[in-house]
Amino acid sequence: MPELPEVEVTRLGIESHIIGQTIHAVEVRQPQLRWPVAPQLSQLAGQPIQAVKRRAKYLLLETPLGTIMVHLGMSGSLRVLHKPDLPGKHDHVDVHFTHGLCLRYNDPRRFGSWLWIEAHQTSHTLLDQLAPEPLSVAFDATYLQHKIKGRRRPIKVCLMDQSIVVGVGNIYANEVLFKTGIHPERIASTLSLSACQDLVTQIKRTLEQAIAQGGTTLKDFSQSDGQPGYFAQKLCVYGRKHQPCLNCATKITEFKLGQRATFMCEHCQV
DNA sequence: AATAACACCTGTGTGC
DNA sequence: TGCACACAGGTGTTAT
Repeated sequence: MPELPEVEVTRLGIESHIIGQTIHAVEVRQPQLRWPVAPQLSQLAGQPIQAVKRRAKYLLLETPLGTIMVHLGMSGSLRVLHKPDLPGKHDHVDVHFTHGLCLRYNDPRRFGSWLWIEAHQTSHTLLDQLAPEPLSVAFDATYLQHKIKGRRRPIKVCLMDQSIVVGVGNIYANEVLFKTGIHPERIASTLSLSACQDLVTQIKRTLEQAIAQGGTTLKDFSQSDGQPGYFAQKLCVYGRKHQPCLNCATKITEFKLGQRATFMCEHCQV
């Protein structure tokens, strides 16, 4: 579910509530997520949240003892509760704070994760392999072209490869390729520097707009206050099979590319 | 080394 | 109404 905008919207939503708050207890009802929930989380009583950061699609909750590393997987979401009600079926983790606040993690498909980085550890193997942030200056046309040099895979697959650029998932890959007029199956290495520049520009623009709109809510994503994101109304191709292209009215087509639903305009994307 | 397929899990929608 | 099946925002692992 959550791509970079949804994770960033979540970060923005929880940051002001939990920063400086002291953990009372971490309650784990379902430890079996993508990986077992880190056992260290049960020993965090008394630890204050010093910072709430994001790296790629990971949320990083920093404490003096170490960092909680949360990934939302396909269906995860975090909510801030001022008075926690009874947990629902897929409410797997609660972080209780000393003043009564609760950070609640819900994840029906359980593809998400709650991992732990010791304070003295520099990083984590899952973070080490990650490409630059798409919204950073390091992610530019020269970088992208260099990174896809010699790659024979379709450009859409490359855009979703977290070792090339992080944070772009299936929805935004489809959108960006439409906006740049590039066919999703275009072999990556055949793209010119100019095309790479277009991609970089549109990736940054699209992700920023989506963050500003509160992310994309298709079914179960919600912001940390329970409100949906509104970027779904701005989607040009994703989920619009058989509907008219916003540029030329040609019907949007859908097909599978690397196991993922791919939407495009056959007329506008070459 | 690069690429493709598979795995994890639950809920929902579709077609018979 | 019930059932079988396909599919869903991600990504590490395994196979080719």
